[in-house]
Amino acid sequence: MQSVAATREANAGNGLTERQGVVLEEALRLLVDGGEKALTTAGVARAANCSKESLYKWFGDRDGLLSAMIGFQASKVRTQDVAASALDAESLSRHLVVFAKDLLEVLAGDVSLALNRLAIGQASREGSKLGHMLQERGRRQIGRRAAALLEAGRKAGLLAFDDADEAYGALYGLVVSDWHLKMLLGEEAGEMKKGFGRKAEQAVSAFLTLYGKKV
Amino acid sequence: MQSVAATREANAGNGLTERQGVVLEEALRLLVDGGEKALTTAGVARAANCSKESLYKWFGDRDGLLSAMIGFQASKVRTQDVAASALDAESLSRHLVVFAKDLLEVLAGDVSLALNRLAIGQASREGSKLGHMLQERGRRQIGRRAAALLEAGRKAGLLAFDDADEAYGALYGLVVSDWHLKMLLGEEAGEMKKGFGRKAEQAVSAFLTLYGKKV
DNA sequence: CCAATTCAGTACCGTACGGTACGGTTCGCA
DNA sequence: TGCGAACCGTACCGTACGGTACTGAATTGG
Repeated sequence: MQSVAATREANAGNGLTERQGVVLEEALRLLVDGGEKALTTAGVARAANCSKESLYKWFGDRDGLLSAMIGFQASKVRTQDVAASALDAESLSRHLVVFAKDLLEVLAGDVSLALNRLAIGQASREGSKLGHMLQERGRRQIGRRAAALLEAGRKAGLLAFDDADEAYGALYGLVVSDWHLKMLLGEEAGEMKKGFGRKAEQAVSAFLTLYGKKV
Repeated sequence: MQSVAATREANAGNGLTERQGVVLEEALRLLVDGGEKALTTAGVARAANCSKESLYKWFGDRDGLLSAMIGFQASKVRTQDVAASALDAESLSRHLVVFAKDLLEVLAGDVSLALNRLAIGQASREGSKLGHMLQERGRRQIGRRAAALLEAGRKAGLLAFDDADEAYGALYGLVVSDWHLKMLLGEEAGEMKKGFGRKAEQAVSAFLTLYGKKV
């Protein structure tokens, strides 16, 4: 559940009125609850108490609505950069664990899963526009946060790697493994979530074994 | 492209006639080419030169057809267990690299991507039956192959791990990272494939750093 | 107080799909 | 040769969806 403030914030950069934001919120709820099949124009109009005509005026067509939903949701996720000050081995590890847990929880989120399912389902036909959008506006954000963290670790002499992308890929893989796919395929996420903490710590420990500078 | 022999083999364990196998083959081709939207009963019937009535008689309904497609494809993938004889550090590493490359190539395969997209798209509604099926009949297979390899490595004193699942998870994550998701989202797989070899070697090297027994 | 705009609600249209029914044909078998 | 099963091709039905058009109410600006 997002706050009203977050919603209002999200509208700012997108040229969306508050009303349109509410409509997108409702559309996301429909998508989360019932999948792409449940996301019909009539359904959105009914759920949001607006007319289909308004939907088409605002978003053009159904694809425009989907794009707007992705952009809307992405604009709500703000990744705060941690200050790179005073990094020692202990705090780096802690930051990495926090990042790993955040990553797992984001990927396991209702809306994230629903949007990824939507984009994947759409990927086969026509350029996979939604896929690129999700990649660019969703993953890029969290990737930047990780890159900053890794770079800070290297600057502080705590990490050793040549290729930051390679190191990030290893971290991502160790943290996520095949959990994301399993959740996308419908595995109940409820029981998984409690293992996130342990999983994050194990992954970070392994990552530091690989890329931590030997003292 | 599968051989006719492989197709005939696949029918054996599933109670499928050869004709039905051909139909499923054609259905898979439609799915690969055009995504779920292109997989209509009329389309399958036309492509396979059979009647819709026969489709419903053989597979019950559309979901039955989807299930049959997954089962059919899964039954075509045979994972040969490598003999665990004469494992040394060199051959273990080589086997792991081969496994990693195979894994990447399977995941990047047309049919695999299409079926995963199909199951993911279906996952939101109704128990995610297809997702479980894909998980059970597809991933379980390759997981067993990996487990056998890892166990052999441990028996030979070359690997050290307590939890085999954890070790496999690390290997999988290091090998696949987020490539699978990127491909599912529609990233062009063509340019990626040439990097599989290097990627596999890097991942195995990292894995051995984590779980290889120190001599 | 009046015109202009916006929008909800609904009715409507064309299309496409899932599923069923039926006529005609082939093939195996007695 | 006659019979029945399987099956192809097609026509058909009900439904649901994307998209459009219209109407009446609310709001806004002068």
